[in-house]
Amino acid sequence: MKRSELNNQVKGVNMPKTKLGLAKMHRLVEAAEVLFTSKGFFETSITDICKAANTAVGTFYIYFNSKTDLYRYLMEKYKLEIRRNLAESIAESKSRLEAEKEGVKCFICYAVKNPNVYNIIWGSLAVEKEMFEDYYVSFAKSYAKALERCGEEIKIEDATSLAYMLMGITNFLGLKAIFEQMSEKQIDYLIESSVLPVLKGGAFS
Amino acid sequence: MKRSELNNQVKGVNMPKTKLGLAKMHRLVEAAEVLFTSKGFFETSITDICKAANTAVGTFYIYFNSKTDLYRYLMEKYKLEIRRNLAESIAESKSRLEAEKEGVKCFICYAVKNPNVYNIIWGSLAVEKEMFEDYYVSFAKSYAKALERCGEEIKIEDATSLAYMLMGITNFLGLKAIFEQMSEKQIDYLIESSVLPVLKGGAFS
DNA sequence: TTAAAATATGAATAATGTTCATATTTTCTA
DNA sequence: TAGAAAATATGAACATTATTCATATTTTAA
Repeated sequence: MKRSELNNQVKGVNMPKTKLGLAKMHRLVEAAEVLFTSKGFFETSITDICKAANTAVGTFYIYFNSKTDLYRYLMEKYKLEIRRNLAESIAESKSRLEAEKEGVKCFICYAVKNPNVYNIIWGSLAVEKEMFEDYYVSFAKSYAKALERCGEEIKIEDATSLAYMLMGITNFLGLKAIFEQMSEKQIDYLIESSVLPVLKGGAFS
Repeated sequence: MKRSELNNQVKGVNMPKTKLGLAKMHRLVEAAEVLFTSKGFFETSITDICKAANTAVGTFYIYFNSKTDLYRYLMEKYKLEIRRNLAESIAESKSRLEAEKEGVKCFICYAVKNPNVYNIIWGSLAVEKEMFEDYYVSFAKSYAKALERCGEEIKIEDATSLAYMLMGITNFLGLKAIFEQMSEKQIDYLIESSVLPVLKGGAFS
């Protein structure tokens, strides 16, 4: 993650201006990620986070105006990470279908390695639902634009609706993969045997 | 909602045994729903809920062992409500595809009328992620069983994977419908022009 | 070198979740 | 119907946790 990407952009988050500060902030963020994943956002106290990061509580508030703002920061972090991964994964694709295949695989693999993305992104509905809506409205917009650029290859009129359906398929298979702790091989098989058939020919006769 | 359905089944929730108690509990639950929707779970205090329900805080703890347990109760309530609605909506269907169509429509309409279902169900990831996993693992199981019973009509081998994909499509279109505050007509059109084409013939050529 | 800016600290304060002793109402039974 | 038992209601007291702030230390830049 390039520092500039998250610099001064997130509401309620004050980016450090020295290496020392950056290191401290990182430790806080990492501790929070671990604790949120194991205990949940509500059960994790700022004291918990600070203890785990070897930091005084006062320091926490230098970088984050509130616990919710730390949440916002994590959300932004995942958003950038996911988008960058996806962009990379589909860069070489020869067709939109191939891009979809690579994108689905990339996302599901990422999800299995970082199951807390769901905790954070979907969990935002219980923290501040505007965060959630912003996230998906903006994601769907980009996705729909990319689909529109492919014209002929797509059989559905409304690119935005298709974008939501594809996000739905990907996200829910990501859930399944997490629940079942799928390996990369299993994910490949899932895509070949279920995703591609549906995308190419539908599910019902 | 029949009282018996939620009687003594939810962990951390003590169902009242008189009309008086039932009425009080209902007021608390309704107040919580309204506040969770407008302010979010995290920002809503028990004092807020009790004020809105004209109740002393002590009374809250007669029915709910904790704020998280009230959350659990709401989740269970929506689960039963959604399943009952879905079961009703597909009862008359002549084919699985028709059942899917009715089910999708039923869910999306319900979502638009009750946008807080997402706040509660997905938001559970930030409250107690086991609640979330239980919810979807159990839902997917039922769904997959229903799909398996249809044999021929289904072109995908793994019914469970298909169940997750269908849940994904439905849930994400439900999101879109909420974001755009779709009318029933718009939902019908969405299903005819996007969902059915994908389910019958796929999205990419 | 030195002032200014950035960072670190934890005790103090404020807000909120939870408990509990006590009072009231309802239900059940003799 | 009377009276005991069970259920429900109450809000002050307590415990935990989010947040603030005055003060100290470290880093930056002139």
